[in-house]
Amino acid sequence: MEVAPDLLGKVLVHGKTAGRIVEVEAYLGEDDKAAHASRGVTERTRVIFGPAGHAYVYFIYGMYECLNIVAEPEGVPGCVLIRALEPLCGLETMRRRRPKARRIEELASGPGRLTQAMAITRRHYGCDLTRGPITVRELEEEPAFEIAVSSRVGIRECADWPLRFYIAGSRFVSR
DNA sequence: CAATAGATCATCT
DNA sequence: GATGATCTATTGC
Repeated sequence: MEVAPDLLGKVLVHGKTAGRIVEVEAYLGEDDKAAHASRGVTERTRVIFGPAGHAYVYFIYGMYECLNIVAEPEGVPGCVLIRALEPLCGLETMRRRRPKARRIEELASGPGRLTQAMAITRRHYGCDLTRGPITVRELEEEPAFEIAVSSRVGIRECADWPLRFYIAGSRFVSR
């Protein structure tokens, strides 16, 4: 969970589209009842127990998928949910994928939205994010920003744990 | 503007 | 068979 804030400001790249990570949420497992991994290893959650740096993509509510990054070494459950992205490259492509988004801030400001904008699907389940096709890059010049912490959103159990990190003042953070 | 319902299916009980 | 780490459209003040 220590690495969750480090992901802020990094860039997620997939093909011609890229976006800066502005909002994340940490999920631990074990004691974290809200995490998918808390009920032990299953066919769906087995990547979370694997080595860090891999993608955990899951399908939810029949129409949306969410992108996670495994954050703990093999054997230890832990992942980081990417909640919001600031679109950088391939804006036209992203706009085409999400016709409903009128403003740029709406292209990827939400877990389900960013996967649509970046065309991420369950096909990328278990992908190595250091080798592609999806990669996470570090910026040379990271603009200065403040990291804010708050409670998590969209869950019932342990919803008040302070595990949600985002860039303070960013217009691209979800509501 | 705030609240709520509906869409829709993989995964787990 | 129930439920969910969501988003959008619609209804109600």
